[in-house]
Amino acid sequence: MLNHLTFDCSHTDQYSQARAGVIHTDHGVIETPVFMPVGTVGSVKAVPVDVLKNDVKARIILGNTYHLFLRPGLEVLEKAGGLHKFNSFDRPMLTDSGGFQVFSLSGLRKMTEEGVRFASHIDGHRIMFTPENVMDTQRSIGADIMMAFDECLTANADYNAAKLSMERTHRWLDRCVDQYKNTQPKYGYYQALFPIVQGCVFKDLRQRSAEYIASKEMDGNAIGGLAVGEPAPVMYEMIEIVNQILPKDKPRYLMGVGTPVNILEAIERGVDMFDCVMPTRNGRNAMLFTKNGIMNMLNAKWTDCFDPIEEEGASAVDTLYTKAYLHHLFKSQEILALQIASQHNLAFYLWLVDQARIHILDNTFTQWKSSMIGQLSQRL
RNA sequence: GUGACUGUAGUUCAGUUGGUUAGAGCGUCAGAUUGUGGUUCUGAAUGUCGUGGGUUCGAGUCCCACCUGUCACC
Repeated sequence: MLNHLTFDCSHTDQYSQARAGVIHTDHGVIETPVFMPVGTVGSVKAVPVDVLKNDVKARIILGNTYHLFLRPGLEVLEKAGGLHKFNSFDRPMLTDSGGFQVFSLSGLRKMTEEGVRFASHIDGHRIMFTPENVMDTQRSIGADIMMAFDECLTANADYNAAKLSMERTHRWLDRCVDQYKNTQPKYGYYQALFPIVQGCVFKDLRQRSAEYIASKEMDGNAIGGLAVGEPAPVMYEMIEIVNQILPKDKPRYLMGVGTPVNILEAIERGVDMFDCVMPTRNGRNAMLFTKNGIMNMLNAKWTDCFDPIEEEGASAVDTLYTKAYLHHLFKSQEILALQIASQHNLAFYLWLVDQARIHILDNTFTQWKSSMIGQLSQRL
């Protein structure tokens, strides 16, 4: 068992802040930059674990504390021996703390200094989340990387609200760290804790938050509260400000981002880890990401296009099926459509970050990135 | 053959005592989606109101004929 999660930043790009590295966990290594598929309730929607490992080549996936706490619940997860045993994904796993649900389920919760009281979105029963019990819950789920319990605001919050919220996130972080240090891993492998930078779109708040988060000297650091409505250039600016402060020798995780272009821009600014529902959720809504641009498989123009989904794509489904067939499956609302689209999109995202890694190691990242960005946003 | 009922968007149907530019759901065609509900949201296109006459300032609506479909009865 490791006594720390470690990060070897093996190479930094000559012309930008982009880095290629390796994160070591007790469930294996994670080469970075990395994209982490989101598996909220312990399942990456519509993608079986063997496909996730062998075709998508997922190196680490996410689970969600709030959702897993409600279902199946901690008793089942502990009896199973943790989420890895429960869902048979034996590679590293990260859990989001439920902080984002404070934001996304804003109609169903009430916040106090103590924590957040939720009404379960399943049956309405009341549950209290505190920094302390969120740490305990993530221990029980068995995450290799646990996230601090934070508060995420929308981009249109005013300065004062953002400041108060950030300060509360910092106080909650202190409580998270205390609880973390006073508890032990549940299943015989090391569990890291990543704190989260907040501060909305205000430079000085972002700086203060990054300094505070860095001072906790945890194994890795996260940037939260972005891609919540602000323009992309503002997000990039916040990333630059924060990454000047967050330590270079630890992984940096940009939470909830994003589009393929967002990810390349953030890699260039020194981010190592990403997660986003976009490849899976938009995939289920017929949107496919490819290296040549975006496709809406519901568009009538695919009706009789018998070309492969993507020439030289990253997934086996890309040449196994045609665009016309996938279009038909979406029109017919067949479950297979969701599986194919999710598998394709995730394989593409993992291919993209892998290419980024290769080009960083080659010192050709910046030129490769600018040529990719032109293609990625095209609409096919 | 006789009688009753019926006919409005691709479809299922609203449409007030006759009153501005005939509407809705679904479907179709597009767009959005960033620490996940297969959700949700936004926009657009589409009508010989079965056909032809009549009454009226004005008809999807009232009257007549014909056509169509369904049902019932000889």
